[in-house]
Amino acid sequence: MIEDNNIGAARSAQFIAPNSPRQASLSLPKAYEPQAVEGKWYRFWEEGGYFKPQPGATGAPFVISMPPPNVTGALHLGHAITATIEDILIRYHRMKGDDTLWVPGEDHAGIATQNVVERLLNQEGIDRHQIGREAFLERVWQWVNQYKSRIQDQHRRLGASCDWSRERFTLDEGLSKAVREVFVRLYEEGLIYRGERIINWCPRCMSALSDLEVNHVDTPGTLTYVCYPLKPLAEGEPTEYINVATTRPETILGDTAVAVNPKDPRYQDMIGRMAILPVIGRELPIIADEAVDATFGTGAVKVTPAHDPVDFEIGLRHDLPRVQVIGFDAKMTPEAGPYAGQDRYEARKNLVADLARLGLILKEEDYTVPLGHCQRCDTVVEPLISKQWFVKMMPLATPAIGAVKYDLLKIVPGRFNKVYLDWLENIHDWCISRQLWWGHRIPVWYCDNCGQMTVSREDISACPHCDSTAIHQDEDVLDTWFSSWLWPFSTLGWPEVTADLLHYYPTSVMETGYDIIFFWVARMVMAGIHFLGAVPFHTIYLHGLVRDARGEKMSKSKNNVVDPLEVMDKYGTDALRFTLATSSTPGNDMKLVEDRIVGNRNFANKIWNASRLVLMSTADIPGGVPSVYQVQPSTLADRWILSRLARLTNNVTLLIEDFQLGEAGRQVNEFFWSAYCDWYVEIAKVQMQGDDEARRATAGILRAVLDQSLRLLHPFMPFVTEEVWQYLYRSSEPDQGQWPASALIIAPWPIANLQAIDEEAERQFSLVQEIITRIRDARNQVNVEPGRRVPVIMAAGDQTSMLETQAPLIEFLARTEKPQLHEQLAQKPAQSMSQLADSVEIYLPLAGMLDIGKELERLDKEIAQARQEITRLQSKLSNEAFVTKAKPEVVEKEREKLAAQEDRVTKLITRRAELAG
RNA sequence: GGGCGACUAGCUCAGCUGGUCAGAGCGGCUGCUUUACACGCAGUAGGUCAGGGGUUCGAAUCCCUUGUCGCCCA
Repeated sequence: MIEDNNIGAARSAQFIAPNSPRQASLSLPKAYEPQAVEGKWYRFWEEGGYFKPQPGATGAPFVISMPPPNVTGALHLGHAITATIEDILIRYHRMKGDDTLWVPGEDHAGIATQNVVERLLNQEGIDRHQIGREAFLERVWQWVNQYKSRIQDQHRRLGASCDWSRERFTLDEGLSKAVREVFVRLYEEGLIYRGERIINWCPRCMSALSDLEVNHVDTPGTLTYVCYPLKPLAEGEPTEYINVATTRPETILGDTAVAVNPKDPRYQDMIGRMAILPVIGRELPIIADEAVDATFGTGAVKVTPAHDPVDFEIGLRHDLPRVQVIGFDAKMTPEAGPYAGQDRYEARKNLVADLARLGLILKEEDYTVPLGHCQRCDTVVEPLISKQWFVKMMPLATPAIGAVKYDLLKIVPGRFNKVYLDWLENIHDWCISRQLWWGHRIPVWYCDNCGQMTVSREDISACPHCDSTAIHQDEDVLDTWFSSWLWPFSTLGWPEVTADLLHYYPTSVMETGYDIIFFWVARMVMAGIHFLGAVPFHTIYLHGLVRDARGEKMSKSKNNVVDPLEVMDKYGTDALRFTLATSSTPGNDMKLVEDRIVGNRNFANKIWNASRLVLMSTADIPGGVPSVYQVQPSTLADRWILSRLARLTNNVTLLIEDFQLGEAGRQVNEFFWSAYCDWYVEIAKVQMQGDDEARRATAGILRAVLDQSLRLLHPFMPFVTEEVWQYLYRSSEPDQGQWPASALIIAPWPIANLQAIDEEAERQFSLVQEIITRIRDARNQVNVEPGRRVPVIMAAGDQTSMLETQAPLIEFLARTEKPQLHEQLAQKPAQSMSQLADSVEIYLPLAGMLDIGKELERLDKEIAQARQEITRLQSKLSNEAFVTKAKPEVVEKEREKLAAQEDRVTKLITRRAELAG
């Protein structure tokens, strides 16, 4: 046994009801009560050290770094699905005996958090600049500490079995050190540079953003055609014009050229001439540049190098001046002349009006404009020239491309390969500086004396170039993603070479939503390869987004956010988890429908009650909980359930390994409810009426199958399964030393007993099921009172002796008298309801209850159906091509089906004739 | 403009490498205080798998195409 767990095992006593096990099992409440169960087990696991890597684990390391939630608020369903899927994988591997580690943590979320706290301050009437950087950061830390613990508690509610002793925060000392190390290294390698570029500027956040932090929204706008007069070639000539089209007329004020495509025949003779900027009067050269799309507007475009990324490039090529007319506050600068000080949109309106007055507006067209919005505050961003820090991405992207191309990294589902590769192959440099206070301060110092810049791992107090102490650190902080892209290794201690880093890197699976494949996943791959020389994980598993019942994305503004805590309060954590795990397939979005959660709450209750029955009905039987390898099946039902369980175990294991968690969960659900509860447990009631040996054998199988089902289900529904499992063992095995584990959470994952797969038993049992169902159907059709036992006569052919042994089941489950079984019936029972189960004829003599007309009608319908099926099979089998080309076993199967249907029709027709007299 | 996904019973969704695949849950209908469970039990009715074309002996499943909805990138 594992050391850590002995603590847990000892502690477990206090969580179990104080009554003796047998009494306890009898006094279990009728319905499962999640509230009474979840908290105690989470504490038990956590305090017992079960979430830490188990020192005795013999398997390979299995490691997940939890995507760190932002500390801006509460967890939502996206986090819930992340935690659920990861916890399923983690619990599965832990039970498998792997050296399992799940590292939790939170993200400082620079802009988002700063915004939230700023808003708080604003409510108090305070501007952050009033209180200063230091005091502001203190306020942020207060906020963060509060929300960090809230997020931790929410993850605990979800049952996340992560190792809290290894929890990290992106602004921790260690992670900050990693960030500095990375910054300095990339700088030294020439992969970080500072430069003036066009960047996306959010005038509300007052910060630069990366390309990814801008959401483009197609917005109805106007395409305005403006006439620019040309400077006359000679005095007194009539004024010529060149017409340009723009969606942003206010930037006209910053134009420094007009450009046309060099191949555009319309403008050949204008290239090289000068246009006059209306209102301002600036002279603009007419230049030729390949970047101009001749099909857009008039084919001639205004060039505003200070306010447009494409124009910026054109400006570089043609050495154009940059005139900034819109400021960082989105108001017009003094360069905007008469419009200085006006808001950008106000200036647009005024300028267009003025141009119209001058007769320089040619026309205005409706036009859809892709407008960039700040991801965090939704303000329309402004492309502006600014001096910022950038990471040169191409050298980092190339190996990350290779990792996927050469299968070092598998993405599930595979279609995201293309998304990942397309982005990396067209990557742009990454603007990493942010004009914020909350975040990792850029480790660069500028000397006011010699003007030199110093990039350093350690804080410096004097300029290393001139020894002056007149230095100041860069005011800005780094993009939050600049710390999260290091997450898989910074959380393990990097840049220190720690035992964890050596042992647990690379991690195993990166599980997250597909919406952050660029922001985070691709960047982590780049960082992992660059700084550690190895991909940070072998598999990327991407889940879909959780939407509301109408299929819309949940958002606070739409007021359609479902709070996972409320769902858990109402239905229990297991119900929510099972719903999230089984409602979709990898990579696809899911609509969260309440009915489905209800159904899974019911499933938890079903587990509870089935277990209650097993405990009650086997309470007086010793022998503990045998494994499926120890039990001896003595009846057909025994063989059948063990066979089904073996198949199930095999399937579920393969499906989880293949990340098909939803299908895995559905299969266990189906097995447990429809096979174990609906059939085996009911049959066990019959078997438990036998002698001691039969009782012991049945109790053993009831327990073994329950035990194994609980193990298979535990990753999905950890709470109810642990609760029930503990009761199961306590009530049947008082000596905990005999238990396979101190708790289900570390009980060994079942290995399918493939020897138990028994096709004959499955075939025979399904005939018994069919017979029982047919009898029940017949009873229903003629409205036999539910309690009344009916006589039943069967002609069962070669199944007769098999069915003799199963007669008690039929009696009990179909409420019949002792069935009379014959191989053949010379004389069919008169006045009886008849049914066919496969080839077995069933007769229920129900004199007086039978409506001959209705019965004939039913038979006719069945005959018609069977004949249709025969026709279909005959035509298939008479098809030469099918018989020769299809696999022999497929053909054989079809032949068997045909024979069975023919037999059926014969019997039905005979029966009809008898009945019609 | 480029790409991706979805379209299967009234609703929400499964259906992996083409041959019992036409399924589940909810809802509907009929009947149940069957000593675990009405958060339940038994039975039952619902679909030309968005439309069209193709490949194949055989397609919900592969290919092409059209439509509707949604998403991503530019």
